[in-house]
Amino acid sequence: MSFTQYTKKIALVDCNSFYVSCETLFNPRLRNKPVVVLSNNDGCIISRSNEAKALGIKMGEPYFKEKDVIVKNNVQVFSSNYSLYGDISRRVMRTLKRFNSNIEIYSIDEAFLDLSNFSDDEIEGVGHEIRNVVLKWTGIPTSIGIAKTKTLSKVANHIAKKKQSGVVSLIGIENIDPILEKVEINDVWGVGKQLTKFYHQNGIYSAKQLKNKSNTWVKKNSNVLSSRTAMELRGVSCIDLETTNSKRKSCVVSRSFGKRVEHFQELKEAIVGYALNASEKIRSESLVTKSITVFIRTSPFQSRYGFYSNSKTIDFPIATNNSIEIVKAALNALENIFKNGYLYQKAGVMLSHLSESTNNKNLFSSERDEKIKNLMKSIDNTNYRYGRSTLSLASAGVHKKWNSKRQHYSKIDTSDFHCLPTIKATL
DNA sequence: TCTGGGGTCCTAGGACCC
DNA sequence: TCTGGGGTCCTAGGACCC
Repeated sequence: MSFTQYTKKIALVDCNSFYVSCETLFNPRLRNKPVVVLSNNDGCIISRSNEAKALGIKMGEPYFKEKDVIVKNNVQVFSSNYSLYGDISRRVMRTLKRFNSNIEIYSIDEAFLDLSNFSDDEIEGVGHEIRNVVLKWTGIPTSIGIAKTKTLSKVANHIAKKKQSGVVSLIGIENIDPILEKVEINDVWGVGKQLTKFYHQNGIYSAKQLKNKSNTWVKKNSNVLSSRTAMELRGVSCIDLETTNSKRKSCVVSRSFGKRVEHFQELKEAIVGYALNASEKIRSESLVTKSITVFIRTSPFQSRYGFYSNSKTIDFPIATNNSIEIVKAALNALENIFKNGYLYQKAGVMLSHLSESTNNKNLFSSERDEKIKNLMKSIDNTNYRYGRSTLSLASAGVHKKWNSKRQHYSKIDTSDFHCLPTIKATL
């Protein structure tokens, strides 16, 4: 005789090889072939199909280092196409919300779901159901791990990735030590390079060993984050689901250049572009910023040309999201740190101390403020309708010789009307 | 030749105050 | 000229995540 059990259950749904899966969706010929997607500027490999993984192509490896293997094995290569991936991601998340609205969208291809409302007996079946529906409605394959805490659901997901079924539940298992024993410490969520080193020095190599280490030891020799991880491995939930979409605290726009930039004028164009971009982003989320940081640097990999990296932060007297004001400050900062004679590889703009913009007028508000607000609104509307940077500032430049490399772009954009596929019929 | 971009959180240490 | 202890707040940098 047993009671129906309703323990706490958290599912981690993770899209398999997400960027590759998105490209494959619109190009079925890629199925079962080795495929990789590159990071911005065609720099590194950031998504691989199973066939590409089997060839030994590593995650995060620079593209040029794997080029031989890629050419030899006829691996299909794509530059990243974030507006496509973003759109597919929204479809996946919308589908997941049907199962439970208590969902934390953790990244572009991952979400935590609270499934405590399902009984222990039916939970694995629910996992399969979710997986099937997502696949059917969006075409994206997923892996699902279910457990009592976020950290354990990550572990379950890690195991699910290697299984044909794609679903692993740790709910109802009395002793999970034999499972945790096979999980290497560096595969535990929250344990990175430095912590791995530290744990190894202390004889901890598996998730099981960390789980069974005393809390006082972990807290004393590491920090609260590590002790939280250990607790979570024990099944004690310490990291809550963040289901409310809280406002972000900072906004960064930065890019590596397609080719090295030497002159102030070109750097200036880039910085103006990034500042405009960032301003538009925070406006779209009704945020204002208190300070801007501009940074520039040369390549850390080519020291023979001399390494230089610097940044400058400027505070605004009153929090703002006015493009013109932000660009002005950005250029001020850039002039402050620019040095002649270096080959710059990357630059960026960061807006921080973001807060919600209120419509309250203050002592310093004026009619001019209202006009600027309206100007920003019409710029945003125009750019939304006719494509980004239809309206820009002259200082953002037109030629942009420094723009990112994007040689393998698939040119598919499900969120852009102009990219609708055309079918040519011959009669 | 060619090495991504965008976040969050914690902590140590400095500045400042009484 | 000697010179304490404790508190808060802020920031830069590190570590982690995808």
